[in-house]
Amino acid sequence: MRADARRNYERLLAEAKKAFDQHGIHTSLDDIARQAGLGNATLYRHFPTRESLLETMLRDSISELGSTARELLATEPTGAALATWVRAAVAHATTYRGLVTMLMDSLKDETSELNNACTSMQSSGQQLLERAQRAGEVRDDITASELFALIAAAAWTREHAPDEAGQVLTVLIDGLWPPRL
Amino acid sequence: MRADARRNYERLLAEAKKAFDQHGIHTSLDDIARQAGLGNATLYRHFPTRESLLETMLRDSISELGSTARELLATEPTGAALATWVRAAVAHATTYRGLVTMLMDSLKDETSELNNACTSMQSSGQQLLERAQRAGEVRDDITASELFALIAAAAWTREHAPDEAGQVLTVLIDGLWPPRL
DNA sequence: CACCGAACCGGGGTGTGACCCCGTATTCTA
DNA sequence: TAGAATACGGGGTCACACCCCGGTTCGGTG
Repeated sequence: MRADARRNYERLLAEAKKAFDQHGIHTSLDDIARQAGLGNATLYRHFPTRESLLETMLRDSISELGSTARELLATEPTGAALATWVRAAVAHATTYRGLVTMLMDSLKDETSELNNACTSMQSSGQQLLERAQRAGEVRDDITASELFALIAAAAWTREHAPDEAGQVLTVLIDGLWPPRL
Repeated sequence: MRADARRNYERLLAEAKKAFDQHGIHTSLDDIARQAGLGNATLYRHFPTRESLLETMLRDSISELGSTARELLATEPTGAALATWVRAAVAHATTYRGLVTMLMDSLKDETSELNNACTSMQSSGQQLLERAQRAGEVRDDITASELFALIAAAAWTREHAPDEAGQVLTVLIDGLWPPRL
């Protein structure tokens, strides 16, 4: 990669982060390029789609979520481990306004650059979920993809109803316990 | 209202319904007008915003949801009444793709034409919720607006992860029961 | 160190959608 | 049936996503 290309790439990522933080993931891409002092074509050359830009920005924290899952699996008791990881996952999915929706949609879209990010997140949780189910602490009629949907629902609530989101997450986690007869 | 105006108004509503059914609430407004054989200005004159168009289209079914709540309150046992109404509310909020999000956002936006629709939906559920809480069938650390957020979360899931939505709603409803010690 | 090809860049171009403006057409009333 | 009130149409602006291509910069080579 040529030195100028690398420099511009970094600048774009930095500006994109600012813009997404402030305006959510639907911010104008042309604006990001403008703020970086570059033409929009440069942005589109490095990141052909909005998804590919996001994928790059999220790659680190996604894999971190994977490591967290592995650590929790090794060190924490079953129930607490799952709950902790779910909260971390919700926090991750609310990194930028609008992100959850895009993540959820890319899960069904093989062609999306974010598809891998989603499936890897989903399988990170799977280990924790299955262990908790074997221990009888979590109802066993739940699959990994349903757990992911629950996390997404909580994240979406945090975006659109922040005041109610805490309680929603609580209800949702309590619902994970095996149902009473 | 002049006869031609009334006729066009009806046509617009009919086309809007088709378009929203097919493409969700973010369909092109100009297209709706075109399909109705009218200029876009006519549409904007009758419905200055997308929200006002939706408000008109939803008014009937919203008030129907209110009557349903009153009926259930009179005829059904506490727990079942709440559960039934929640399912009806979720169904209503998924009438068109994208609707839940707009409803949720208008709840915090006094100026939105949909604001009334939301608050009225919320208070329809409140009676049922409080009765179930008095009967000890539902945890009492839940407010009406939190119930509304739960319904919205379920509706959003139905839009973005239809396969998982059923189970998510189940988990969510089970979480409404008073938590175990 | 000057050259050259490959890699990279910028800004203007197209298409689409929201929303407005104003000259023209239609409807109601008397 | 005429004139006033009301309503209509379609072209115009603006903002954004995304593409295209002539020009520029880099960095390896003789």
